[in-house]
This record gives sequence, C-alpha cells and structure tokens, in this order.
Amino acid sequence: MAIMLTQAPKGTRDILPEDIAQWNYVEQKFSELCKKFGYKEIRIPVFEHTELFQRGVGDTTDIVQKEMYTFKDKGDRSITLRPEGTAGVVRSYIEHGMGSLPQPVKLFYQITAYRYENVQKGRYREFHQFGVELLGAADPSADVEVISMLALYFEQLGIKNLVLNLNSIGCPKCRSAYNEKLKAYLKEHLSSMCETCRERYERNPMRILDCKEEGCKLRIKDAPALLDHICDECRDHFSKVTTRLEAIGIPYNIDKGIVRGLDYYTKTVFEFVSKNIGTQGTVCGGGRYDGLVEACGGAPTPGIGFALGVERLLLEMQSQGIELPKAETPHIYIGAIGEKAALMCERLAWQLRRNNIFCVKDIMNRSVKAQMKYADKLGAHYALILGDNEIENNKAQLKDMRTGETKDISLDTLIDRLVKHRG
RNA sequence: GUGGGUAUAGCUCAGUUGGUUAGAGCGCCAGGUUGUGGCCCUGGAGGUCAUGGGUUCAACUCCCAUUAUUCACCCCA
Repeated sequence: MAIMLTQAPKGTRDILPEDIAQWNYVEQKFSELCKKFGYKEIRIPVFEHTELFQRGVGDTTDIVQKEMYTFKDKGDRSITLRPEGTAGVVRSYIEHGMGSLPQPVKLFYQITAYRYENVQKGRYREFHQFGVELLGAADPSADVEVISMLALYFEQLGIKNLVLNLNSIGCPKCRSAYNEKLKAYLKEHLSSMCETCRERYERNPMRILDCKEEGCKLRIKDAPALLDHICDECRDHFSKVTTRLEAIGIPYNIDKGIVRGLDYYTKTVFEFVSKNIGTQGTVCGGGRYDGLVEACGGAPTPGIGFALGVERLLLEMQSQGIELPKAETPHIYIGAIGEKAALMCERLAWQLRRNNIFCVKDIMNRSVKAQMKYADKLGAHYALILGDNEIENNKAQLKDMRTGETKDISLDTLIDRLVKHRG
C-alpha cells in the first residue's frame, strides 16, 4: 500500500478555519482565568528525554509501557514525544531553579500531547490539553484552589452537570501499609485473577482495583478501600479539602475507585466526568503529586495539578448545545471595475487596513456580480464598488449587505464613517 | 494488542435480482443586465466507485485480502 500523502496519520486531525474560533475561545477563556488566579503561562518542549517520562509518569503505567512515541535521534539519544505535561513542567521547575522563586510557583500551559493508542470518540493520538501545576504548596487550600478553578472555568463556559469525583490515595507511608493489607486480602483470590493483575500484585497492587475483568471485579468488590485505610495526616488533609469545597459550594462525589494513571500521585486525586460524550467521559483529571519533584531529581517539593482534554471539552459543549463563537466577518468589501478603479481600490483598502478595519478587496478582477456574490458569501457588513463614476465624482454607493440599502458617500469621509460605525 | 460497523464527486447520500455513457441535493465556477449579493433559471468543472486479487460473457453491486475510518474493550485527557 502506498503511503497516503493526502491523509493525515491515524489519530491526528486538522483543526480547520471554520472551527478555529471555538478553539481560540476556550483557549482564551482558560488563559484569562488562570491569570486571574495568579498562574503564569509556561511553554515546554514537545519532546523530552525518554527517561523523564519513565520516572515522572511511572514505569508501571500503561502510558509508559505501551503508549509512548519513542525514537532515537541522530545523536543516539532516546527521545519521547510528551504523553502529558506534568513531567516536562516539573523538569523545567527543577532546571530553572524555580524552588528559589517566591513559593508557591503557579504555572499553566496549553499543549498537544501524544499517545500511541487506538482511536475512538474523544481519544486521539495527538490531542490537546490545558493544564495547571501548582508547586510548593502542601496545604489543602492548594487542592481546593486548583479544583475551584476548574469549577469556575466550566461555569464560565456554561457547562453543566459535570460530576466531580474525588478520592485520596494517601501518602507513600500509608499506601505501603495499605498495599500489605490489600495483598493479604487478594492472596487467596490471586489464582482466579487475570494475568496482568497477577503481575500488578507484585509491582503495583493498587492498580488491580482498576481492573475491568469480570472475574477480578468480583474479587475487588469487597477488597479494602484505600480511603478507609489512610493515615491520620492524609485523612485530615482530605477532610479539609472536602470542608473547603463545601464552604464555596462545589459539589463532589467520593469515588474510592479513582487511582489515576501516574505513579507519583499522592493524597487528593480527582476528575470531572461527563456522561454524554461517549465512553471516554473524563474531561479533566488531576491530583496531588508530593513525591514527583524529588523523584525527578529536585528538592522535596509538594505539587498538585490537572490536565483537561480540550477535544472532550468541546465535545461536551457541543452535546450541551452551547453556542460557540464563529469567525469574524469582514466589515467591508471593496470591489472595482477597470484598471483606474482598481488603483483607487488599492489605495482605499490600504488606508482602511491601516485604520484597523477588517477590509477585503477584489484580487480576482471579477465581474461586479461575482464580486457582490463573493462579498455576500464572506458575510461582509458593507460592500462598495468603484468604477468610472466614482472616480469622477469622488463618491460611491455604500451598500449595507443586511438591509440592502445603499447610501451615497464621499470617499474622503468613508474611513471616518466606518471607524465610527464599527461594531 | 482485540472485536463490530463503514468506505461511490469538496460535503450528505442514491445506485434496482450483477447489464453497457455512475446519479441527486448542497457547495464551487460561469451566464441569465448595460455597474450590485440573497430567491429563481441555465450551463460547466469535479469520480481509476478506498486499494489489490478472485468469481463471471459482464462487478459500484458477489467473495477474499489489505488500508483507512468509526464505535467499543484495555487505558486515559
């Protein structure tokens, strides 16, 4: 089979001009909101050293085990296209000594990410994420700030009925104690469980709770839940988070099953889930990762963040019938008949554009009728055609394309009038 | 990695039990006016019917494979 020159690779897609306005809209809204909370934008590389993700995301995760786009560059370095944003941001935090900045350090980003997975609704191999990382703050207020940002973002976009699922997966201390309890419970059932679960039993028993195999689900149902076995400190942290969420009126649902995909998550984990955009309903996921900076070679630093799937966000907005902005249309179209008029058209359009007016002019040398049709299709508010009469009298008919009315207007005052009447 | 659906024009789709020049609507271009869009009318461009093989006198139509796409499993944003 010949390589498909005319087809984008599997799992990638073009965002076409007709859809750009809605992307710009959600991007701008997100960026404004982040700034109001004191977050600063950061831009990180599309690729990093493979080892960063192995450490930062975790060797036992599906992401690292089977979903990364990894290749050798010409210097024989192993390079990986970022499968998410947190690892890169944490690397940057360490590399640039951000631990010496006034704490906490609050960052946001809008990135593409890459995972080699089979494509389905709401899931692509190249996808877009908005994310936030809050580094240096261990207090439960930090968890609440990050979650409340999301709640406010959805509110501002007019999105309703997303469910906030919340859980705590404890700290390394209580988790290892819990893991022992879990292993003790699972030990007698192990022979009847699936192969991957038997492997997880050794490497990362908590992930067994995520298994969807029927046989395993049966065993898991009555397994001890981590949330019921976390240490006093983690319990206190979690209860402060929920108390504060209640204080500002953000509803949540405790879901003891949330584990999250990254190994370094600690304490609070959460996701915002939709029911109506297919089975990939997690619009946004995040959590606390107090061990991550240290694991990547920095000083012990608490952190919390989230990533929001933009494709899923837009799917959700569409499914809720939320009206999204469309591209701006020209304020005026200027056409011309004949060479003399074309020269005048050139000058006029130039002046309009220097005055910041959205102006489209004829560059096809077409008939008047074709030009008017074109102006109509562009959605221009006004149209104006220059010809011999206009040159002679220095006047033209300014046509309002919505009402069809025309007005005689002196070309000298055209710009003033358009500036005044704009918008 | 696994399973199901789908593949005909730029888009949405027809195409009879297999039958000769593959159609429609929308969109695009042009004309119907001598210098003015929308409605209407006329004309035009645009398809190796996803690709490769097979059955047949004959395949868009039946069979097989491949690829793409889509939905789902796994997992995640």
